Amino acid sequence: MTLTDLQQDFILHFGEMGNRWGINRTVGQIYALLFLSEEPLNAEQITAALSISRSNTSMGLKELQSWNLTRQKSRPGDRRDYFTTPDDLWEIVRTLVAERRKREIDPTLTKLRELEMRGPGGDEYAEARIAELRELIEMMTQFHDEMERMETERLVQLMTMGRKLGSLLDKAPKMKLWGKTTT
Amino acid sequence: MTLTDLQQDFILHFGEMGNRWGINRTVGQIYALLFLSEEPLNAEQITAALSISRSNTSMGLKELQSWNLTRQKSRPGDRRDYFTTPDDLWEIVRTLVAERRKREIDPTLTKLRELEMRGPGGDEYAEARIAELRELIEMMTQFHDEMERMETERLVQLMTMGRKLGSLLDKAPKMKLWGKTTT
DNA sequence: CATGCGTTTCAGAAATTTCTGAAATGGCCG
DNA sequence: CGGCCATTTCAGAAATTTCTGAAACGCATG
Repeated sequence: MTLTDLQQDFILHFGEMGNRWGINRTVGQIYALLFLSEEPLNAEQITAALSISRSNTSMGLKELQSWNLTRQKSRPGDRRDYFTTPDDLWEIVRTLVAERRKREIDPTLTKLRELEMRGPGGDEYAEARIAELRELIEMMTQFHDEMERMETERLVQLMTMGRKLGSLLDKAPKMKLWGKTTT
Repeated sequence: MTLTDLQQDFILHFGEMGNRWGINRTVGQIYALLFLSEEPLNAEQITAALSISRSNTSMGLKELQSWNLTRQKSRPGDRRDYFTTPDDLWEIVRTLVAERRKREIDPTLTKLRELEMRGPGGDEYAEARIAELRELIEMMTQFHDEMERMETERLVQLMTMGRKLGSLLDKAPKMKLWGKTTT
């Protein structure tokens, strides 16, 4: 398994960025490798390509799977597992956003609700601030739920609309788009 | 400086979440403390409230400032600095998103462009994949630019619209909202 | 039910990040 | 200038995360 310069650079970059993205270097590299590879790869190939230990590959793949970022294929007459990333980049983005939400937002939302359940305890400012934060997060997660339901094509539309968004909102009320939203 | 139970819990939670958010525990705690505090606090108060070292506080505050997440006030006749978080939660969200983009997305976009500049090198699949990824990221950052330009009120509108988003897009074309977007 | 092949687990080593105390810095005031 | 107060810097200590090699596991096959 030899990598082209292009692959090398891309993979190293993703390794470094891994840190900032809350995954570790190896996981980032494995992902990058799979992303650029037309053919699915097995663990041995990944190990060789990245010069890491076999066990590290195993852990990395496990991590990626827990993020739902890889697909697993098996080949007839070969009992090794082969891994790829989804072809549709939007699917990847959706997965990423969903997982980050699950890890970074949802636990906080739960915690905030829990804190609110305790009822008034004298610290009115803090209590108000917490309630406000909880409401904001709820609003955003609801929005996210909606976005998640949209298909790729729709999302691209929305994105492409770009600077028309503002004026769109102007017209929205006239179009009777304002339904009640559960809060 | 004594913390209520509520504050304690909230602060500890943010400390733990800090990891997942790419900031360290202390920074998360400092932020949480400031967030819940009606009055601005100085470094000494933070140090005491969180039982950490003075220098750790200093580093944490510096980090928060590099994220644009705190405001600094000075008091007449007192040369210590006092810190708060913005009142407007949307401002906080905007800052957070903008900073994360700066740290997590922009460097990758630059790298991808750089890789593309090298021109064809034989690995067509990888090159296509990279181009595709670059386009996707560009589209998303452009969308983000638009969102960033919107005021709080508009954003809340957009969010609140929730499940009407899909049908909104149905009508959009009829409204001649489709301008050219540079790609 | 033993063998072979591939994967996972796990304890400790290595690397990295975070935190601290001590010293350095900066600037205001008498 | 020299003392004072507040903050920052920084080298090393402490804590945490990541990585490895060895052993354990799982399972299809002869």
